[in-house]
Amino acid sequence: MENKAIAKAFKLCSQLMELFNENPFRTKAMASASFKIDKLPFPAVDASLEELSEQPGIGKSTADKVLSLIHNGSFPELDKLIAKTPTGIMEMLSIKGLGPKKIQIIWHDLGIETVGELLYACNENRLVEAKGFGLKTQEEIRKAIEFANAAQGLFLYAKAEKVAMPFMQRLATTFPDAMHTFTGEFRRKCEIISSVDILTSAPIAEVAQMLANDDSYTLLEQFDASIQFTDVYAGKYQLLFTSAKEFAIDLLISTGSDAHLQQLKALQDPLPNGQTETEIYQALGLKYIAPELREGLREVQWAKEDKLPELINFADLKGTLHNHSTYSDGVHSLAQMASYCKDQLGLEYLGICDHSKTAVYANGLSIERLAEQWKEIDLLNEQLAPFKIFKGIESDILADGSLDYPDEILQQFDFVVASVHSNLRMDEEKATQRLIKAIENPYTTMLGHPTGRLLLSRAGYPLDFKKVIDACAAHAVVIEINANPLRLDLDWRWQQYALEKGVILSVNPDAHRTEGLLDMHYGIYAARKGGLSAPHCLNALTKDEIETYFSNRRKNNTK
DNA sequence: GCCGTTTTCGGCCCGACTGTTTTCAGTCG
Repeated sequence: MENKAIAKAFKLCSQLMELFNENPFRTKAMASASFKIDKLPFPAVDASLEELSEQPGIGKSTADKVLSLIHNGSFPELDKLIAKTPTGIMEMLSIKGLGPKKIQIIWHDLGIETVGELLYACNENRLVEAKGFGLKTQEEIRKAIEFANAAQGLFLYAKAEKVAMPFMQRLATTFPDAMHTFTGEFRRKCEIISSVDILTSAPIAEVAQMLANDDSYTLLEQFDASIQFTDVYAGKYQLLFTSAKEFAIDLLISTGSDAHLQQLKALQDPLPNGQTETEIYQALGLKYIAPELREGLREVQWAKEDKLPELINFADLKGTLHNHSTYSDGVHSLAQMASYCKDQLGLEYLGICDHSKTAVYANGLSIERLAEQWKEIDLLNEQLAPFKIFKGIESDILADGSLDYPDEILQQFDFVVASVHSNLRMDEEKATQRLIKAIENPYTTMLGHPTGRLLLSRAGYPLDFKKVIDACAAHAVVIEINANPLRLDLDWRWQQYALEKGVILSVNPDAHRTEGLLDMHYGIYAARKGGLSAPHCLNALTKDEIETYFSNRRKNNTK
């Protein structure tokens, strides 16, 4: 069991305790244990009871519960709480804007026990009657439920990948003579997946038998040439069966989006067959189009004119910018983050961007603590040379669009990532103006996660993307592709516009621990979907090049 | 429930923002 899952269980426990009005200090202790476990720099499964209870915020009682979670999947107190909570009430806890206190009122005063009933009550204007609720709250809750409903049955790419890879492995081992490959949304590296699609030339009857013999799979539907099933994680799969002869054309047809296929069919219908996808594209008079691009934007036109971008690869990245350390809310120290980059990833540099002072919840850096961090960076840079740590900051964009430190501090950073973390519910005009003001700040090097969205969990604030991107172009501000699989923000659908305007993009992991740096893989997928090539990616610059880039930017500031 | 003593129990307690109030409670990052 991973620390994240353990932390989640404690969070749930604390929410349920609050829901049932248990001792607020015990409730709080539970919430703080959740927070602490999430931030442990080692896996809890490897720790002993003593080691766990030595951690600040974790006592003997909590350590016992952690061990129980690891060995039994739960602990008695949590089980009891869950047993007396209707499932609908549990579901409400995961809806943004609803906490234990509001749910208490919904449950006890309004007698509502399911999310469906709650949505109905919003539509009937019945929530406004409840104490502490008004029109705006009702509307926010209605929107949040609709967002959650739309997310039903969908998975983050990263989550789908976790179950898809072992299944593919198994298929390949069981049917070594057949061809198998991912296709559909998964092969296109879509940020959100409705089903993991696999094309195979294995015999359908035998594959069906393999699935039927394994309890961990549940058959949904079987047709002549396809099987749909789910696994224990509720991940949905679609197996498409074909012959070796038709493999290439079926791969091409099952990979592309509807819009992409329509554009191909406009060239020739029905599509020609071939030995490989490259051959088929050639027969259509096109260059080979990478699966990530097959979304029906402009790739077919590009392929016709031989203007397809040379898509960026993970290996093109020379460094990483926008990362956290224990100076704010990261799990690993500066030194740990740096040596991971240097030794494990073979990178030339690390940009450290801990949170700025306004982000109190994330232990944001006061000016005094900044000085401390800079001293340590200087020391590490001596020890690790030629590897370099760049002094950055993730500066909060305040409500009015200004940055978080006075100019004399801002000018001392190598680079500044400006991001919004609070006040997320602005309308489009205000939110756009706020970002533009931050972009116009001469010390802003880069705009962090532009919309603040959390995929399948929270919509971003609305933005006039054209205006924001145009402002970045005008002020030579880089836009981040936040590589966290929950964000992938800037969205790939807007990257082409940014690239046309000459905006440089940066694939940033926003890592809060060493393993988080690997999220850059997801960022690369999103960047490839957007058509990014290495020359337009900031962290594909070598250390020397980016040093020059930063110093030129700073010279321009002082003019 | 955790911590730090006052060694056996009492004190703990993000803060900004928002929407609801008419002085504050709930939620979030």
